[in-house]
Amino acid sequence: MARKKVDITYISNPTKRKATFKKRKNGLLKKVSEISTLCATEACAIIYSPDEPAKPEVWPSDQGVKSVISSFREVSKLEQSKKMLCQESLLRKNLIKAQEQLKKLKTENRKKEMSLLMSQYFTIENNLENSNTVDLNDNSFLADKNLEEIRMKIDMHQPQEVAPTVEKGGETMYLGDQGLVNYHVQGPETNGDAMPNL
Amino acid sequence: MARKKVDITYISNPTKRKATFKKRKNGLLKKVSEISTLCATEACAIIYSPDEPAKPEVWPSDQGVKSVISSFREVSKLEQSKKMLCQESLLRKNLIKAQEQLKKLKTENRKKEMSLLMSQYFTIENNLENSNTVDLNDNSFLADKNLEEIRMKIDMHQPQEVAPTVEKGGETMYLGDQGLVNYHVQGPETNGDAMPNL
DNA sequence: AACTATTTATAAGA
DNA sequence: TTCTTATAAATAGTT
Repeated sequence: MARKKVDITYISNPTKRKATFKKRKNGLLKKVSEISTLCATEACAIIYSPDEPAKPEVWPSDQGVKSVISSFREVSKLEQSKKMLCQESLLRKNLIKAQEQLKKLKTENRKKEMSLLMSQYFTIENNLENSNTVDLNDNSFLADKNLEEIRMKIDMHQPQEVAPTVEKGGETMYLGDQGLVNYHVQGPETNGDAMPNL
Repeated sequence: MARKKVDITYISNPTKRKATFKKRKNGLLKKVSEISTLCATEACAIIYSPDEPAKPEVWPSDQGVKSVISSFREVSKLEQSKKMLCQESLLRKNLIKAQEQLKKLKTENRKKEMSLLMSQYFTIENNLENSNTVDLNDNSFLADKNLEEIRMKIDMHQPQEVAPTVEKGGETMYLGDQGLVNYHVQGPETNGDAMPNL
């Protein structure tokens, strides 16, 4: 802009371009500084030197730039926070899903264990000495008949030596295909609550 | 810078300040535009109007500014990524901790159930009709004597109707204080593996 | 907002 | 390179 009017197009001559960059960069940063002082307004400039892509020239300072940037980010925060909310609720949903799935799996597993143990018990009690074939369905009536009796017995002489931390109280749960029985052991939600929050 | 040399200090007169801001802001953005074109360099400017704090003037555009900003952030990315790594590894540690804790709790619970069920079994088998007091330690020899027999029986006539998904195969585990027995049910790690990744 | 007297920025040359 | 300087551009005060 002196000696000759230049039109604003890319300077292909590298020497010229470099010189112009240096001069104009300084002028620009000076202008930013001036408007900031004169009008007490936040302003910043970032200029990448073509020769040093890793170190952009900035005004007023790295920290100042960051401050202005963070203010600028506030403006476009709406979209961001929307996206973040989406992500967060997605994570929350996944977490709840996982916890439910886990609870289900634990209940499932417990059912299997119960069924097997009960079938063992009835198998032993009825057939251990006599037979090699057992129809476990035939034992289901025994469950209904005997389990309340068992529960009362267990309540009376709590086996401290074997299961010292098992708590008193009845717990209703499914026992495989044998139907609903009253079973005396801590419920699945004890474990569920014990899972730590992540 | 015309008609009179001005010194660069805050313009207290609001009218004057506003006028100066407008003029210099336009000049500044033009300069940014020019250096970008002339030198093919990334540059941006952000200026907050004192009157409209919510809408900073920018060059080349909101999107362009964001692009330059993101490039700028690359430079100070080291600290950030360090921090993020710290957070991530912390989360990972917490997750592993939680999973271990959960596994422990499940094993613990299984032990309690086993103990109780086994004590029920022995209580019933030995004392149901005769006595109100039981010393369960007296039954421990029965466990060692009978459980292998029980396991074999169960293996022979797998109770499909009652526990259809229980898999074959022995699983060694502790059974309360009664010692090591071979118990036929799927192991705790089946549940552990089934827990979804969060 | 438009004008214009000046200052400032800077392109080309030394 | 940096310095110089002629000239373009920006802009302070005015209208």
